Amino acid sequence: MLTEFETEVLKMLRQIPVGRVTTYKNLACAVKRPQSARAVGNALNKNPDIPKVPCHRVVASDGYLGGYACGARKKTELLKDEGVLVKNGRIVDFKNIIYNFAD
DNA sequence: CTATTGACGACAT
DNA sequence: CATGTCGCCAATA
Repeated sequence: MLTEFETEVLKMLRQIPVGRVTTYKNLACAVKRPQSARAVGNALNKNPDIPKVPCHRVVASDGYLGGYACGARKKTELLKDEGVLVKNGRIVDFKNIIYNFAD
């Protein structure tokens, strides 16, 4: 059973368009918890994963991949498959493909 | 209730 | 740009 916080996070996560990524901080902001970037990451870790929620579209605020339950390498592949290029563990043109819920 | 942990972030050096 | 420290939040032991 998921907590409200997790549910909220996952819900927002589903809004991210293909070919775009968001950050833990940004996502935290989206759930009205600007300081809980860490907690957000924790939530994604427990998340049902795959078909339900594209948790691989969430990266660190620096444009780096951050982590992934199935392995950072897998995350890179998934992103690449959606058109998001990654170079040395870092998102290419990060600022250009980052998705802000505030928009 | 307290302590520990973790897919983080900001800042200082 | 690289490394180290501190702060933050939610879940779990």
